[in-house]
Amino acid sequence: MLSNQQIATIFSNIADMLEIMGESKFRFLSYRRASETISELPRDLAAYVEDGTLEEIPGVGKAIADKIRELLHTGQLAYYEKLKTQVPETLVEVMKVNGVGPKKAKLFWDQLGVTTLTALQEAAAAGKLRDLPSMGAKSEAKILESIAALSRQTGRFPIGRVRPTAEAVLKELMTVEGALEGTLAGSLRRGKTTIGDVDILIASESSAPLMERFVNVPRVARVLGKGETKSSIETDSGLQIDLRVLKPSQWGTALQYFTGSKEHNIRIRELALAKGYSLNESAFTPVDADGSIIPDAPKVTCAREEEVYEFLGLPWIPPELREDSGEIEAALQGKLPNLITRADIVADLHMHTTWSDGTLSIRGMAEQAIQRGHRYICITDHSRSLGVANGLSIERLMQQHEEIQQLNEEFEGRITILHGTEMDIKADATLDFPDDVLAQLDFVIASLHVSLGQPRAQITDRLLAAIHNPHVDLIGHPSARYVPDREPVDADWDAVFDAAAKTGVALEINSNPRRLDLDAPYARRAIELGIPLCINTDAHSPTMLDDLTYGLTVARRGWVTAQHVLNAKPLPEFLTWARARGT
DNA sequence: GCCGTTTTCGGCCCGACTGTTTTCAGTCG
Repeated sequence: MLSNQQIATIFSNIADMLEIMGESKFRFLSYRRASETISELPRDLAAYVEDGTLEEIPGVGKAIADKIRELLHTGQLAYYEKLKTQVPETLVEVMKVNGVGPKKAKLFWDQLGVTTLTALQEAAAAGKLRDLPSMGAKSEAKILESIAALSRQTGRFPIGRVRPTAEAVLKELMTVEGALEGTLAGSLRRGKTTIGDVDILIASESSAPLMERFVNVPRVARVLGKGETKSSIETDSGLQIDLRVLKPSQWGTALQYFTGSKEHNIRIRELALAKGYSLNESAFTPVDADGSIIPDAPKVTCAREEEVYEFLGLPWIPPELREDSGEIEAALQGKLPNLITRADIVADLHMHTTWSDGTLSIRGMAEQAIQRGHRYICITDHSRSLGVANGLSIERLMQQHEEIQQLNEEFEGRITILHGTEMDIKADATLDFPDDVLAQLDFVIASLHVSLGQPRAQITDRLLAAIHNPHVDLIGHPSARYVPDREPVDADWDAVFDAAAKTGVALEINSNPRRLDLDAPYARRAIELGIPLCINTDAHSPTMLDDLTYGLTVARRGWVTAQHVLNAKPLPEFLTWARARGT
């Protein structure tokens, strides 16, 4: 059975191949849109086929739905196979080279027979590209450099690696004389899990000093472009950063525009057109019925982003929601969710100490949690079978219980320490502690750590076994993925979520930037099914307690509000919930 | 190829930068 990701890749390839063939742009854009939507879906495509809701997925009409069904049933697509006889599929890779689009790819193929990245590299190295029409020595050198850059990096970067770098660059630029206002925009502002490149916006009346400083910040490996309003650099780790400098009077429209997403902005501009305005990054411009600019009609500029939405009759939409996944409709109906914030979080229910593989004592973690404003925490060290992490035997677990009781007396209510465990769901689907031990704990997390490559049926059985145990309160990092280097486990998520909804077991949004698990589309599906969530840090050291911000970002992208989240509840309310379980 | 409080046909967002031109096409976001 093909995965959503595999099918998304096929549609993306089809889009690229149609574009190379010079097909109508609306046709190939449809495939690209479908590809993007499919790769973000929280359920397997097969589940939509079963429900008969395939064509309710935005961007999936009859033709693409038919192709999805064919792919799921036969594992192949006749249309795609036929296309491959007309355009070499490997040209899709060639198009990934910076500066090479569909036209150039076709040019190299037609004129030189180049169909692969390697062939392109050889042709460029041999100086064969420079004599082609509209090419020159400069373009040839740029292509060679881009191919080298491609092999250095692996595509998108995890947000946890990008955000600190981006914030440092922004901070440095804001020290330049004349920098009035500055922010990170693009996918970073929207909080995506992985970031393709960084967009920095700065409002200033004079751009030259900013551009000059920008191309000389530390760790610049290459300057990709330098203009009056936009410059681009690549850092030594292969991350691209774009800086745009704009007039303060246009700050609102520009911030809205460069925050994206592209899909959200297309909808916003359609709304503007319906009101008789063309919208770009600098203003609303009055246009007539066929879209031509009306001469001498006054433009509307927005210094604040809220004004852009206000002008269209919308409330301000939080950046995390701007993916054209229902937020425009919700805004029009006044039904935007009141997204969870840091201020709503009063507890952290997943952390480790020196009892297992953490770096700090229980007392130390509690003090750190107090500094961060938490009212209660739960100590959840690993269980006995996880030897590599110094997992606790039943005896040590009981000793830990005593230490926690003593500490609670000592802290005199400044914080409440609950006793829990992060218990392994073992490879044979049994749990690492017996029920009578679990019954003595305040809070039980069950997690997958081993045998993650098992087939779908086994992984699903393990998750279901944990969910159906009455003492288990939370499934920790449910998919066990690492961003970007370990795929999620293969499970029947429909079955897992249904079971969680029926039993009332909570699911975790793990804030560790390597995990971010559940991811946002799954979190959104969880709350739609009424499944409680927990946003935890899984901290193994005090600084990791600050990763909460990443988990909150995921939650906000998943439309999560405070009422969906267990660790946003006051302690008595949380205890009522926890004690109602396990019976 | 998708989609519909104008539409089942005829629409489908916008501009900067680059390198090659000698006024613009291609690429990118």
